[in-house]
Amino acid sequence: MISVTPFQKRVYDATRRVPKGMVTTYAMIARRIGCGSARAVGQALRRNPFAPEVPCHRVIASDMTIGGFSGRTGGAQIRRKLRMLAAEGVVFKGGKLAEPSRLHRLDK
DNA sequence: AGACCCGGACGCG
DNA sequence: CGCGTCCGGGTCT
Repeated sequence: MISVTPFQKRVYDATRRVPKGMVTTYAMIARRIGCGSARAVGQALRRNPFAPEVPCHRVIASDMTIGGFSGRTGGAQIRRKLRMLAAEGVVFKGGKLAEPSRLHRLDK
């Protein structure tokens, strides 16, 4: 089994830069690392060998939706994700981010 | 080589 | 505004 790939390393690095109380989108990370596919990012986050080190729960969809978590697009996992974000001050409303200002721009 | 993935954009209804 | 479809990049089997 292969360990962390260079691509994932970039994803984790970008994700780790997201400060508490803020969130990022897959597309943003993808763009930051020079990737045209947010899916690859989500996939990398899904594996996430660095659980507490890489806050994958701080990564949401570009539509400001909660996105997915642990390989699911809905369920208890998502609820947990929302709760973690809420604990950091990030609130979701109507299944979407209440305040877009919480978006952290890794890109430039 | 083929299938699978936590998305994104586009087009249509 | 909501749903359906295709695309793209990467990893895993």
